Amino acid sequence: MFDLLDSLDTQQRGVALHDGQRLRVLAGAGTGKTTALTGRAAYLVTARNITPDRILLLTFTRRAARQMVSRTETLIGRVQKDQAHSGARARIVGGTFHSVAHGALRRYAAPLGLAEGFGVIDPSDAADLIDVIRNSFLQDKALQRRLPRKSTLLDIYCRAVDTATTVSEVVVEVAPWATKHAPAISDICREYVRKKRELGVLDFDDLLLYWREALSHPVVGRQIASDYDHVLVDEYQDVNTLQVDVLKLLTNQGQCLTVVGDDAQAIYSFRASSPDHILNFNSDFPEASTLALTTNYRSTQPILDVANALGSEAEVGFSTKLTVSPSNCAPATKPRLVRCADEDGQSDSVCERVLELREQGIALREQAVLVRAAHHSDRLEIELTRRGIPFVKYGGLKYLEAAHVKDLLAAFRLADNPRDELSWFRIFQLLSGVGPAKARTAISRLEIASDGSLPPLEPSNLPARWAQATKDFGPAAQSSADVLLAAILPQAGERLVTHAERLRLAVAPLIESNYQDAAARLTDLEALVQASTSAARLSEVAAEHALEPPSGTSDLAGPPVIDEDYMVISTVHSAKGLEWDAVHVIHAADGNFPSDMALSDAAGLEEERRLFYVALTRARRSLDVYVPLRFHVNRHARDDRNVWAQPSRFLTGAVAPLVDEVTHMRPDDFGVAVIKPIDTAITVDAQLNGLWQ
DNA sequence: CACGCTTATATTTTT
DNA sequence: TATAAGCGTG
Repeated sequence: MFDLLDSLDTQQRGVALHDGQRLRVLAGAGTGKTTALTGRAAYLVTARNITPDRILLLTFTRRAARQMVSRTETLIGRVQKDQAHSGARARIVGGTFHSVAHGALRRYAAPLGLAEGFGVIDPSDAADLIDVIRNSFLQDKALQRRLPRKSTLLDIYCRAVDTATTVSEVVVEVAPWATKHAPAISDICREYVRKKRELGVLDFDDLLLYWREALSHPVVGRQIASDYDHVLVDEYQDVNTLQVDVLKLLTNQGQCLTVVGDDAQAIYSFRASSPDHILNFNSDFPEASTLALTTNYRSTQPILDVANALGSEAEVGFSTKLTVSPSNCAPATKPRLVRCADEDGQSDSVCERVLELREQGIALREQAVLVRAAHHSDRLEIELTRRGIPFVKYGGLKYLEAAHVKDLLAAFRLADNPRDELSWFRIFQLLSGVGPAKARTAISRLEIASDGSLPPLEPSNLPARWAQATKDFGPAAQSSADVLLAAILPQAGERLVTHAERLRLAVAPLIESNYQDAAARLTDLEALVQASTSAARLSEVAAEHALEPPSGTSDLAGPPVIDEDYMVISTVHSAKGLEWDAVHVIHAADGNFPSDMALSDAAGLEEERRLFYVALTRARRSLDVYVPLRFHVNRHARDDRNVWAQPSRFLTGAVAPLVDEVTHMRPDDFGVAVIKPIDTAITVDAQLNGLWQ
């Protein structure tokens, strides 16, 4: 007979059984945070008779959400099987803040004054929209040189919104060289917001802003919040003020709130997150209880020693030291600090070590290379490919990968919302002989921003404006435009999948004529049509897809087949919450890790430290930190310029006795190899740092 | 005006 | 590498 509580340790059981309205759990790395949280959810359902769908589980990534929901349901299933429980099983509601916000906004669109078919734009769409505005500004004033590029502009906008800071302040921080353009940038932001409203689309930030607004609504807010009795939040150290507001509103009628997190792993300040929210939980949620999880089940003692040593040098936080689980019987070897001559030496060294560990029985699947920035693994990837070591890479921003997917999704959005000018702009340019200029005139003739002489654009009056809008297109483009129009217009009584399929058929020929590798792309489109079987609207399919972050890419070694053994390369950010038997942290050199981008203030350095801590604590039994003594200045090195590297400032004297130092040198590297960096350099750096304000 | 070509240039982290 | 901007051709 399965006893849920028996599967938890004393501390975790305390979390599961806790009987107060507000609970904060401070859970160190590897202490079974997920176990405790899913244990609590399962306990609430099976012992307290809470209906599963009245429990809301909030996370920051889809992966975490899926994992939590499925683990909870497995637990519930095991308990209920023993209790001979019968009947249909309700589901736990779980998702990222953004996807749950999206769901709520769809459900309550009408009372919130949102168009039913509102679109959701992902950051690349948002950047495109900003680019349109940016271009119009470039025309207006010839003096606009060095206006930030679209992605920087979007960055500035998001930062201002997330931190509730004025644009001019953000510009000084993010793009100091463009300070003189701050007023223009403010105008661009204002125009961006106006444009989004006009087009009937929301960006990622809007989802949260609107959700908060919806929850503040005296009637609607109450109703949304009353859907849940318990709200459980994972990775609470990553919330920002906006998300705290949302949680307050979700639980201000007596609903229970449980948050779990570790201030030592707060690594998202660039998204306006702050560990202060978990540290000062009681000021947001008075009379909260606090429990701590301190037994680490993941790593061996020597690995925890290094992590603790790193933490003990932090200016703030890291209040709890991790203690190793007495049940951990993995062989405890010291982590290695591997000095390599340069980046290629580092790649060699990693490859050899990976294979060596595999010989010792640690499969590739159980090994990961962690990097501070996605491009840090570029050279390693080449070497892995050369040696035929398969891998997948997670993290790094790769949106453009699936242009064809975005094309069909644009058509999906238009079917629900013909005011979505951004989608028209995309779709029109697929037609032969239609570029930005013709697309723009066609859009202007659709009279989306109706001046009052025409009714607002909607599917019913689209055909009437079509011929006029597309009259500048060539004959071929005109006829494919007509095909598109027919596909976009809904047919009475038709199933959603049928409509999706009609759109796919209309878009497919355009994909074929616009991309070389059309065959592979076309199968992706079929998958999208399938995705619409379970949806309520096409714009919802598009939105869900936008919210699904681009996961891994593995183009170099070829896509690993299921069950095949492959290694993982991941950014530290994307690795959070994961663990491997063997972890390789590369580029542990000052400037790379910690990143020199983050060193302008003390808070930045502290966050880099936490990031390093996250990296180290992913390892179960083998940890290797690599320090190349030289690395290239330019990422896409045309030249061979490289600089001498200081080992990461986190590898201090306190760490040294806790690691085995290894020097990995090829014969021709001798001479440069054995120069051991001296501490004065660190002091000098610190002195100089005062200058970079 | 579209489109293909060349050149300069700037690169963290992600929902 | 990938983006932006500029140029020449059709």
